[in-house]
Amino acid sequence: MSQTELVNFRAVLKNSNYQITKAREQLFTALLNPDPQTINEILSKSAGKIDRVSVYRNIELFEKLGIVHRVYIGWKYKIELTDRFTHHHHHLTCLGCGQIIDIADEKHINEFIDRVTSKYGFTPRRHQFEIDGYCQKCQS
Amino acid sequence: MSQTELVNFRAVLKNSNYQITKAREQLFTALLNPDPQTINEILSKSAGKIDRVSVYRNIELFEKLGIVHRVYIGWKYKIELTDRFTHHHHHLTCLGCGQIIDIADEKHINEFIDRVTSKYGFTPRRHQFEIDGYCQKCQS
DNA sequence: TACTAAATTGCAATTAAGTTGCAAATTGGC
DNA sequence: GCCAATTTGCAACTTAATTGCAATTTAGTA
Repeated sequence: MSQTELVNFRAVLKNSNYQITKAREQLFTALLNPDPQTINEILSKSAGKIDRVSVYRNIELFEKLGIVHRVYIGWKYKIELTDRFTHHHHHLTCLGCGQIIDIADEKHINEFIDRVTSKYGFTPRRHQFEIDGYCQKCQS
Repeated sequence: MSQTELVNFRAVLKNSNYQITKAREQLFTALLNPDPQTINEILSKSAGKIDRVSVYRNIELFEKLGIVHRVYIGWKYKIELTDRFTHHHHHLTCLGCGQIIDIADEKHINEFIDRVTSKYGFTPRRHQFEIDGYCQKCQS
């Protein structure tokens, strides 16, 4: 991985007066690749390295600092880095084989968001768009 | 409430050879109004009427039969009746006051879904679109 | 580099959420 | 109303998440 994200990550902690610790860097590294992960995936990935409790506590902190957010992909909660660290995708999830396809169509999504939020004087921060159904192979 | 939904509900059970029971009708009634609910909301609503275990078991059954589905509104899991019984909405959730605004813009959403799914030969079954941010009152 | 206060971690214990097995009760066809 | 099959609710259990607190780590200062 490029070190850029880690440097950026340290800066975010520092700017908000939080310490740069082994546990936090470990967790951030686990989140960096490859895809959004469930808490359990993160826990087993960091087994023996960070305590379960620190994982929970730091995910909460990272959320507060805008480093990660919770998303709902493949009809499960997952933790994903925010746009600052990764590119935010939308997904097609196959109900047959579980395959998750990333879709990128920001232009239309952004138009949509602008239209509905301005109607209500709402300032958007985050969004997510998920579709599920059956992929080409799993037609049923 | 109109009795139509309840009649419809009974038909779905019957058609799939499941029994029409007090617990199931109770649960369905709890789900009918007014909005999607978390499992906990459902449990406290039906306290003393249906056992926790039956709630879990029947929600699973209802999902299988296409009576309800899980949605992710206000950044929590909730149980919602499917379009057959209610109108499926999309939401703006305010990070300040927690207010949830329903948005209806199916035309554009459906165009979007058609475009991205046909590109991948995907047959859509369900979708959900959530935006959060700050409402007019909670600008920050 | 060593020292110190404050922040953070990890352990143990606890609470909350969800699941399983099984006997008792309910349902629906006759 | 009777009976087989389904469903319910209790108790026990497993898994997920949270809390309190002593021990450790961090970061600033000398």
